[in-house]
Amino acid sequence: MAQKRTILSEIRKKEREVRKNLIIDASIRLFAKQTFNKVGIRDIAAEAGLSPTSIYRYFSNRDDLFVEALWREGKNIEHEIRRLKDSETGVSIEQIASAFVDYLLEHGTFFEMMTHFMITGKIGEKALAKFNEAEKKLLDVFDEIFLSIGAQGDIRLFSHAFFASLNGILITFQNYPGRTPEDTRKHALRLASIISMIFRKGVT
Amino acid sequence: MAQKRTILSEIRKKEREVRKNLIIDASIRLFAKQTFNKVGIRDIAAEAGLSPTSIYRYFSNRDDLFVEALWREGKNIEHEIRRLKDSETGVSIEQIASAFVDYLLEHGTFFEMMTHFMITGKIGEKALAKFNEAEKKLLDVFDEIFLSIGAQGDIRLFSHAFFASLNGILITFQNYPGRTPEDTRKHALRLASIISMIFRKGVT
DNA sequence: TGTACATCAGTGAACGCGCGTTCACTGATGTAC
DNA sequence: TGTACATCAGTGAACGCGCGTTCACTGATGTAC
Repeated sequence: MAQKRTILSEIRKKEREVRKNLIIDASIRLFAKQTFNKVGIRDIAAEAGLSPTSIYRYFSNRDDLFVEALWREGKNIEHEIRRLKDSETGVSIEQIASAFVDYLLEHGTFFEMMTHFMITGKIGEKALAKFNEAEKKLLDVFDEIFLSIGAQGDIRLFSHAFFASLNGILITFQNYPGRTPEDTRKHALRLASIISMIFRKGVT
Repeated sequence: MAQKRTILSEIRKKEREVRKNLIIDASIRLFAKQTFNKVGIRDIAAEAGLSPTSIYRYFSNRDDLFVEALWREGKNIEHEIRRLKDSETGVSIEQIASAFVDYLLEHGTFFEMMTHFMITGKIGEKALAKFNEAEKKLLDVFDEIFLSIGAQGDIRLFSHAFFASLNGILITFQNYPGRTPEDTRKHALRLASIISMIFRKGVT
């Protein structure tokens, strides 16, 4: 009896998790289209095929949902960079930088949310911890790259600096006046490549 | 007659400009205390000793006021960096970077607004043009620094990269978990110094 | 010196609207005996 | 096989509140003649 009950509640829990993920999927789909502050509970509900009220069965409030979406995306980019790094030997710092910048350009709202939560600091303890875990893993990849090119000094600090620099490209030049998105992309990638070159020469 | 009228209307215009500036002063005073999205028209009006309605005699809307405040601050930092650069011969890239990062740390809301307008792109044509003028002047200072250390290559691109990197420090590490503001400041300045060093070595 | 008129800073009250969130309820499915 | 009860997803309607902005008005100061 107790056995059966456990299994059933297990299944329920999983179903619940699936539904929760569908909601996150829906919001991420919307984030790809609009700036995240414009995405409201009603929009997400419509996209997920639910009523706004139902959202609150799965998330205690709006920020909670946003943070979970952010976390999913953060994990995602970390995985992509890790996969790229491990895909072949001798992946260059330029390749990593380009892939990273490219991802952030493609997922503009993700970057926007990230900076929003980073700057306002409005993010729960638990969420922040998870998010930082992903960040650390990303920094680990950078560490490996710097090690492989024979960097001299505090490797982790180099990774911090490199990470910051790449993020900086986006905030600084994502909305440069009079540039088409294609121009912006080109410029961002050019800067990513230049920064990579400078770091490659500068850390040894 | 016509002469007198012109002079009087001149005076009126100037008085008006003064009052406008008092409102901007008031809002900047508030920005130093709270995140800019929390600063409402009513708050600014109270701080300036006016009724909310009066604000609309001087600014056509909220964004207009914010952009003017942003512009004033942007001009300010450019002036400070320029002054530092010209104060003595042989100012190092590290000194410039530290001063810049320090300013942004001290004026957190300014940086927040800057990133907000940069990322969302919600800024009028005219305001953007003015803002970019200040940015260009700042990049000019960076150009001079890179020239003075004998950089080889596209100097302007180095300045762009350097500017982006310094901005990146702020978004990335301004709200690192479990750090006191003093820790944050130290880390930001350390990264500014490391990035300066890397650029100094990397651009030649 | 007085009167009619223009200009403009300033204001209290109210509008309007978006939007996160809660209330009170329904209906389906499973459980106990 | 049937009945009473628990659990839980889902919902429409409404609340509440912040906040930018407008309306309709007052009062002071200057101008024309």
